This record gives sequence, C-alpha cells and structure tokens, in this order.
Amino acid sequence: MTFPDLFERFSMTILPLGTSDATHLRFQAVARYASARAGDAPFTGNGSDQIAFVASGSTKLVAHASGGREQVVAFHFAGDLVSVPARAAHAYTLCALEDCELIYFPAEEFYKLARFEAGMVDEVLERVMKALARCREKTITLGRKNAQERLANFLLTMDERIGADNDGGRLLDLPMSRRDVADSLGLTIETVSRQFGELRDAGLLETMGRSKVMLLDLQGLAARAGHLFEPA
Amino acid sequence: MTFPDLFERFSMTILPLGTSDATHLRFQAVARYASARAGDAPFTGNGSDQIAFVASGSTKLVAHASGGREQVVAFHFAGDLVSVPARAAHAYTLCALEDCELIYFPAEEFYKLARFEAGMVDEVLERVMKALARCREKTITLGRKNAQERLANFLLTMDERIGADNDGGRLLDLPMSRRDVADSLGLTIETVSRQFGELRDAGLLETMGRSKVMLLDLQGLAARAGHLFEPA
DNA sequence: CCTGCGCATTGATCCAGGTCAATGCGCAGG
DNA sequence: CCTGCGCATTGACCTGGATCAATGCGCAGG
Repeated sequence: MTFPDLFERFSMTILPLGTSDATHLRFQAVARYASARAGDAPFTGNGSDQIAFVASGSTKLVAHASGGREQVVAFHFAGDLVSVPARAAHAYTLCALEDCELIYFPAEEFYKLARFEAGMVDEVLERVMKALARCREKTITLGRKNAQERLANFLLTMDERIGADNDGGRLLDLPMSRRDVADSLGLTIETVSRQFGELRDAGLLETMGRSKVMLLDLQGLAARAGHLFEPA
Repeated sequence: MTFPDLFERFSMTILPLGTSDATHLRFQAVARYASARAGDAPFTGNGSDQIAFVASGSTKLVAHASGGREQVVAFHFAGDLVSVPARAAHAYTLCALEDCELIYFPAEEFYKLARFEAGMVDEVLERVMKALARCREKTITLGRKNAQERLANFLLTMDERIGADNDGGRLLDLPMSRRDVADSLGLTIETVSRQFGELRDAGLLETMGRSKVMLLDLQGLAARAGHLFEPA
C-alpha cells in the first residue's frame, strides 16, 4: 500500500472526526512509514520513544533481558497504537508477526501535535488506559497463575481480539508462533505445547494446523483461567 | 487533616497551574475523601472505575484471583494518582500500607472534568504512561526473572521512588510487609526472605529491623537484576 | 523495662515446569 | 505431488522455588 493510503488509515482511526486539515498535514509531515516482513523489526527506537500505528498485519512488543531472555510485553493488530520505549534498563523491540505496515512518529512530536486537537489526547488516553488494563491483567497471569491458567487466559483474550464465530465454536487464527506465546506467558514452548494437549484432551479446544485453534467451550476455558468467581 | 487541606494538596499536585476557580470547584464538588488505617481498603470501586489521589501515606493495588491468590499490581506513595478498575475477571482492591488519606473520584466524572482544562489531560496522560512503563517492567520481571533478580529489581525501583542518601549507602524504609513484596514479585515470603539473606551475605545490603534496608552497592544490585548490558 | 503476638527467618522436602533429547509433521518451494 | 526445513510435540529427567514446619525476634501495649 502507498504511504498516503496508510496515512489515511491512520487518520481515520486515530484523529478525531472534524480534525482540521492543518493538523492532518502536521501529522503527515512528521509521520514515518515502514513495512516489514514477518519476523523483522520494522524500525529502531533506540534513541527515543516512538509511537507506532499498526496499519496492517500484526506485531509483538518484545523486551530483552540479560542472557538472551525475551519477554513479549504485548501483541498488536491492525488499528492498534503502540508506544515503543527507548532503550533503558531493558531494550524493547517492536517486531512483525506477519508482514505488516506501520506509520510511526517520535513520541515527543506526536504528543506535541496531539495537544493541538481537542479530543485527540482523549483518544490517546483511552488507548493507553486500555493498554495499562491489559498489562495489569498480564501481571496477574505472570505473577500468580500456573501454566494451564495462563494458556486458557491467553486464548480467551485472543478470542476477544481476533476470534471469529464458526459453527458452534470460536475460531482463532493465531499469527504468533508457540515461542511467541511462551515468551508472552513466561513459559517454555514445551510447556505451552503440553498445555494445548491437556486442553484438547479435556475437549475444550481443537487445533488445526499450526496456527488455527477452535475454542469449543468458552465457559470451560474461563473455569480453568483462574479468574475470580468461576466454578473451581 | 481536613478535607480542604487534602483537596488543596490534590489541586497543587494534579491541576495545572492557572486552572480556573470554576474548574477547582467542579472537581471539589465530585471529590470524595477517605482516610484509612494500615491494612484497610479505604473505599470500594466495585461498581465502576475510580481515580484515587494518595494525599498522604502509601497504598498497594491488589488483584484477587481464584483460590485466594493475590497479586500486588503496584505500590503508590503520597502524590501518586491511581486508577482503580471496577470488578471484572479479577477484582482489584486499593489497600493502605500505612495510615493514609485519599481523594477519589468516579473515573468517568474525573475524565469529563479533566477535559475542561487544557493541560489537565496531558498531566493525566503522562502519569498513565508512567504507570504503563512500570507495569511493562514488572511484566519482564514476572515473566523472565528468577527470585534474586526480582528482589534486586524491586529494591532498585523502590530506591528510585523512596530511597534516601545515608552515609555511603541508600536507605529504604519500606512501608510494605514481606508478604506484600512476595505478592508483588510473584514469590512466597520464604523465598523473599532467603533472597534478602543472599544479598546480605553478598555484602550488597543490610537489613535493620523489619522495614529498613540499606543498599550498600547499587552497581552490584543492578548486576544481579538481570538487566540488559550489565556485567553478567 | 517486660512480654507476647505476629511477622520474619531458617530448615527439610516436594513438585510444576524447565531442560535436554528425539521424533513428528505442517507447509513453502521446487 | 514431493521433499526437507523448522516449528511443534512428546518423553525422561532435573531443579528453583513452593510447601510444610519450627524457631527467632521486632515492636506495640502494658
């Protein structure tokens, strides 16, 4: 897709209705474009924070710790806005899961422009609050849940974001590998695989090929997700 | 302290300079006040999201999972603004570590009023971004670090927030119990205690009484925190 | 200053999940 | 349709931290 098309998609999604042409142009002037093949890191934000808009495809935000350990902090899909921190105690990399196209900005410039337009900061605030809520939920998962609860939780969250109805169940087409899932849940690929096995044996899901998962029993999964107020 | 005093502290800290009297009054009209003894949950946000300002003392935001498991999502000190989510998949409780006083608002009302005043949403956005950054760092800690790295990390973060210089070291007076630390780091009190022991034996810190910790070697602690680019 | 309650420490054992090691199999490229 | 590479699965074993169990000790209340 061309830059104007992608920028159009950004402004439709993020800029409030009725945003002035002048503001549009100001954003367009500082916007950068990147397309990335699956597995690539489309840009480096080493020096300073960046704000990225996922125009198409999907990405993961990975944090790097010592010893080559990686933690997936979040996954993103088309239409999501991601704040990518500059290198600090841990380095963060935004990485493409599938081929994808991004519009991105130096965070400082982005916020400066956002202040111009009433409603724009609100939109951003709402999205950041959503990201915070997701991150808190992840904190609970990583701090206090066992492997099966983590996977059940993960599948339910993914269902909310990319699930589709499909005769009697919910179909997920996961763009991330088992390794990504493991790095997101603080587990190993082997443990993730074994838990998929257990949930399959329990009749809660079916796996079809590497990326497709059919959730057969959302209630059953919720019951195994360790939420409050679910049947033990 | 009286409500006007506390509200004054809120407006000094959160409302931008030059905020109109009218806005002050609008905030004051919807503000609620709570004081809590150590261990108490000062208010319930069961029905809807709440925004709390910690006027004095310190708090923890606790998430409850099934089986009585608790995860401390964040700690807060005087001057902090906390968003307390309504009951959902997990219930959240704001809980006083020391005696403390709070000003709080229903989140919806708070945001509605915030939009009135230029600069106010910016202030809130900045604080939410900071909270998100902290939560992401916690995600790395919980997902990919061992017990010792978690504790070293915790102590360094606390030092940034409440550390004080003290002949040749940094002195922490931790308002939270070992249980709180454990519930924050996804460990048990026993493991936290053992790791305090190891760091003490390594000459990196001294403990004095139950709450005081003297950090003797920040570099050494950072080296054991599992950060990127630290001496292995 | 004493005293006892409750948090913290220390020790012994267990086990969920990590690690190491094959083997299976989906899928892109021919 | 075939084929081989690389992800996924499965199995055997090991270990860091949980669990269970005393014991120590800081600190509030007398």
